[in-house]
Amino acid sequence: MREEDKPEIRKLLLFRDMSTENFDRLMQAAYAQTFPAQLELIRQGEPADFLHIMMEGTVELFSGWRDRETTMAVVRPVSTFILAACIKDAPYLMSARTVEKSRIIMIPAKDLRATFRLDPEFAVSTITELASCYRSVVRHAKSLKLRNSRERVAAYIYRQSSLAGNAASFVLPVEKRLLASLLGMTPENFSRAIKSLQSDGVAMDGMRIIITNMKSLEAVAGPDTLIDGSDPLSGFPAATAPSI
Amino acid sequence: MREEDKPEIRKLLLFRDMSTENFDRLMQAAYAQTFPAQLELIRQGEPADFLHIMMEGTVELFSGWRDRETTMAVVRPVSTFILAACIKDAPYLMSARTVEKSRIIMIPAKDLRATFRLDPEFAVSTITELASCYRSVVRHAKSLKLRNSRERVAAYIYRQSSLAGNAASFVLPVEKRLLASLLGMTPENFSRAIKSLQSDGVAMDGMRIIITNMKSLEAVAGPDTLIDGSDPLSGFPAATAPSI
DNA sequence: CTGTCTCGTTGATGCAGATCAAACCTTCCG
DNA sequence: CGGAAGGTTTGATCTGCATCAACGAGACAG
Repeated sequence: MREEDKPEIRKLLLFRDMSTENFDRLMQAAYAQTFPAQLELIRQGEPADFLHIMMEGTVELFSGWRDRETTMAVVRPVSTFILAACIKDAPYLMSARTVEKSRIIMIPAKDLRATFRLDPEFAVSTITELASCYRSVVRHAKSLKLRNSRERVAAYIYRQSSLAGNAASFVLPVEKRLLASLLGMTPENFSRAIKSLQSDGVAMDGMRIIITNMKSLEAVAGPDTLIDGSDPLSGFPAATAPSI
Repeated sequence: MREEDKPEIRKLLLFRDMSTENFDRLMQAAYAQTFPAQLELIRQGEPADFLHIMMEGTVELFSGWRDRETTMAVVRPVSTFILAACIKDAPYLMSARTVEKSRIIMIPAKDLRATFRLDPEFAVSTITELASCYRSVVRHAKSLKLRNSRERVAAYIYRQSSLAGNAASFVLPVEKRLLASLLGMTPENFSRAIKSLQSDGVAMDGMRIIITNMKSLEAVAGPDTLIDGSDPLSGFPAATAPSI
């Protein structure tokens, strides 16, 4: 891995508080790799051998059952993914594939487990990180169970705008079909949902969303910090959080 | 709290490995309380002040948005709940109410946080517990997104049977409307789903489920350890896990 | 420039599941 | 006992969303 990656990783909440000695040893065991787009990095069910750190690019976490597939999360730099499986030394519950060319650093799970037994600060950071991940999935599940698809789309748009500093306009960070899957609907339905939101202050031009009436959108979205909020996941302030 | 509770709690994975000294101190700060049925113990959005430990009874974790409500989990003895909110010192994402009269032990969140900073073994246990909780919610979300309601009901029945040692018959542990909400459907739809499973080896008599054709049920349920499995959540072997 | 490919949109149709309403059944309590 | 209250089931109806099919628009290679 590159030497200039280390300070970036060190900034992550997960690695910020551990001793320099332990951090360096962990980094020594790690290695970086660059993957092309559409490559399956992880297959659900396989043993979890590595903690992954996104340095550049985009990765989709998804799950399959029978012939169906759904997006569980989209990961952007700089953040880690599939921490829990590594900790439990259990099979991955989700698969991962690159959405675009991505550079990823991989840390052997056993080094990780050894380190939080050695370094109490790292243990505390791991606890905090896991609690955040847990709460993030709970929010996802709440959104799915409590809102219909139109409301989920509205809430998504409202949230993205908030994250961009209440911007009246922003560009969707990933393909619409991927967003649709993340939000638990078909691409067709996503398309129709946005169209139906025209009457509630949302316009679209290609990948760009334009909010023409924030109050109206807010009324549909019904934003709720207990669903749409985010605990700081990776040590970034909320305004720059890498969430999709 | 009762003296005889302590060994029960000590058996939990979360508390098993910590030092006796720290365990005793934590227990000293704790207190037990008995609540009647249908009492709201926790309201979502409020600050998380206590880790709760179920000793007797049943508690429903649920969430609301606007005028809607959904069950997120059902907790049975002996296990802890809302660990993550306590750790993050953040607002509860879920509410909790007793389903029946319940005895619950409450540990101040700040003592908890202080303890895993002091006791590395407790920190490691907390990490493992949180990772399990995380994976449990991921499974819940996967089931919701990947299966239709008939399949979720079938998978639920198949799983309960497995947990009871592949029993051909078992009694539903909670009200049907609660189960329906947990499985993400209306009570009416739950009722119809079971009825439609008659042709696939499921019969019902009041609260008792009778599996008349395990192979057939299995074919519908499509059980998958990456959705229906459970990492040991509370240190009980899978066969006696307190899951609902 | 022109075919090909993938993504996105639109329309038509079908179905799963919600909603509404009523009957039934149990539990509980005066 | 009797009657109220809540849970469950059933039927009728409605609708949100999926599915299927077709078409348009960029992106890209030849």
